[in-house]
Amino acid sequence: MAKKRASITDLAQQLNVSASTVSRALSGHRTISEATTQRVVALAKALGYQPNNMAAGLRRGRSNMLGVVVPHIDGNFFSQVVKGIEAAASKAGYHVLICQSNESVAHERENLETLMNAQVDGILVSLSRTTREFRHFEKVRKRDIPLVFFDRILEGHDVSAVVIDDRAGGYRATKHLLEQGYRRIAHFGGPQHLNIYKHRRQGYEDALREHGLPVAEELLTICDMKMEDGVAGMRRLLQLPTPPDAIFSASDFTLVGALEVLKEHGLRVPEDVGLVGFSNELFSRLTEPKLTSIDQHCELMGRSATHLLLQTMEEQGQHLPPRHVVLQPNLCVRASSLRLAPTATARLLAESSR
Amino acid sequence: MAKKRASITDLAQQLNVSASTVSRALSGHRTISEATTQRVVALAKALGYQPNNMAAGLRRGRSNMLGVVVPHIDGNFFSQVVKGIEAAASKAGYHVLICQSNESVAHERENLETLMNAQVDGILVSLSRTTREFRHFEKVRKRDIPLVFFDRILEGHDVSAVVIDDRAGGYRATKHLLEQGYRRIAHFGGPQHLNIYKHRRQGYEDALREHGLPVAEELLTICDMKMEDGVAGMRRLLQLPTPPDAIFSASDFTLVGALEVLKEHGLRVPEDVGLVGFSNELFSRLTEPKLTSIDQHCELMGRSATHLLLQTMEEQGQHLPPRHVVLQPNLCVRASSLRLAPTATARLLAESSR
DNA sequence: GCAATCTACGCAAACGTTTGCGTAGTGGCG
DNA sequence: CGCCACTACGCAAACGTTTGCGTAGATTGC
Repeated sequence: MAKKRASITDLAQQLNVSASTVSRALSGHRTISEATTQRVVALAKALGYQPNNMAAGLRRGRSNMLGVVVPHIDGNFFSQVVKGIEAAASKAGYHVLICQSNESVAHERENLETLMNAQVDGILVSLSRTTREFRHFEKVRKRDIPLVFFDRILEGHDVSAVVIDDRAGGYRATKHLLEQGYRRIAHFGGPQHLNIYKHRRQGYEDALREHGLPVAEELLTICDMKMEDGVAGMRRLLQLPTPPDAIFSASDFTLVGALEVLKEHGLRVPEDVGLVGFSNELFSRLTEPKLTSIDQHCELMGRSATHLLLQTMEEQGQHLPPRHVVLQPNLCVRASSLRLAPTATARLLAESSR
Repeated sequence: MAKKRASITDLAQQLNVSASTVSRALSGHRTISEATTQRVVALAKALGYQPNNMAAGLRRGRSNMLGVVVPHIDGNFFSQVVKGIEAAASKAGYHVLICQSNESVAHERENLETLMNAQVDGILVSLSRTTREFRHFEKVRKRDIPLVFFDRILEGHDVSAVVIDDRAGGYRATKHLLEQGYRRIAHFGGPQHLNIYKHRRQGYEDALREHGLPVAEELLTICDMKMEDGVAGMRRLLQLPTPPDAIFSASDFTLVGALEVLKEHGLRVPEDVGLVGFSNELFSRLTEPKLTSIDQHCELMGRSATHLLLQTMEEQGQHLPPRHVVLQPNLCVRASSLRLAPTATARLLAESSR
């Protein structure tokens, strides 16, 4: 209210030049003489001039803001991704508006409205778990707002996206268990309409088949990937005539529940049952034993998605075909899946610890 | 690029009224007749009109955006707080820009610049761990941008803030341990220039004194509250002539480290050593045994802080004295601190579980 | 019947930038 | 000297809203 912030015209008056000259000087236009540029810059610094983004945005037709819709930001994955997004965006001179859908389509829809209302220049989305259709995104596309998905996407729609190779992740995880001598490997999977869970399961099945092992229906648990789902799932598995000797879970969360049940039943991990999870959550290093998990280098995903979005924004109007970026996940081997000889174990642990 | 979005003047032309009339009709001015208002609203809906926030912001001198600076958004606490902030802000028609300082003053300073550059109308801050001075905030105040701190604040500065009663939290935690019969209670504390850690420690000391127990220097560990600090701290404590029989930690993280060390040494929790943490992190329910912790109802804090900020913004210019809101924390009793009779234990657990 | 009040709307300026176009002044070239 | 190109800058419009003020026309009061 009190202090009027210095505007470009204030600078202009004090320097006896026009506003246009100041504007051009500040943006480093070469048609402005070296001398004037320096005078302008000096005064700008002296007065603590800060350009008014809204005015600039209004004039140029863009806001320099990017919108992000994620299911939630607690947990390791998305908060890291967001960090990557912020880093890349801010380097390109963009601000970031973050919305949480709380795994609800309804919220997701609202978030999109919010972001469009805020005049963002582009939107990054990772779908909520309950999103099965594309309608609310059509509106975004109709407005020609560039859109890039990451991690959780709806397949079969023509949109750019950054994903990790979930199939490879599932494959490596399962293969690792097989190499450790586990043979009856169960799988906890998430909602199969989501690409990530479907692919992780595919990788799991591919690895089994490659080793000539059957894919047993009874060893498959499709759930919501909560900790409690892991409890329930593990209980069921233990009641099977032949319980599994290992689990590859598409999330670390279920694994914590499963681990609890195993302990209740006096089963040892990794000796009796091997465990491999997905996402490399923070707490995966805190359980006893520590959980082997698939790391997705989340920050890189955030950066990649942002770069793809910025690129798409530049190519606006050309309507190029959507692009897909696929990142390779990493297996982080920890105690929960290691029952080979101690020497080999020690070596592996040393390699991948942290 | 392609579709030009409908503007207020487009509506005006199609309805043969002036832009001002449309503007007023949309904002529900009573000087506009019922009939015109309805026609305007109808057409607006038909054309999918969305007001241009930047233009409005430019004219009205505000952006309808709030800025938030937090140390990080991983972990339970801040992500929950942010959720509360978003809820309250969006209800009041504001968008939220989130910045992470990564516990670094330098970043914090940059974040503030970023937010001021983005023309936010108000700023919410929780200080980074390394912030010991106030200089970079003076700039914000000079621009008369309303500022509200939450949780981590610098004391002795005239600013509005929302905090929890950390002293009470520390007091209740320690008292609970005393009630469970523990007598030699150690404390893991964070950097004492931060209000939260200082107060938690005060509560701890108050409880001890109240029970006529000494506050032993050797039982005090001031550290950065990382998991590894808990490991180191616990190791040191176990080498004391008389090791403690319980720990009240100002963070759940250190406790996980401590727990690991205790297990290494074959000590049982809660039988040999009782543990109470702070923040009620997600993983506190995942350890074995589950950790008793102080819950801060984070979302409420986010909402309160936002309300306080919005209120401050309304009272701009009146320069009222800063206000402080103090929230009461909750003790969540779990297995790590319960060594009383099973019946009592069961009752307590049932009450506070989940 | 006329002033006063009220209703419902229009005019135009303003917010701070950006940018296409125009133009003084300068220097070079034939 | 005339012409052209070039440099360095100014003019003014435009972006889409909001809002103080002005004003037709209708209504009321006396």
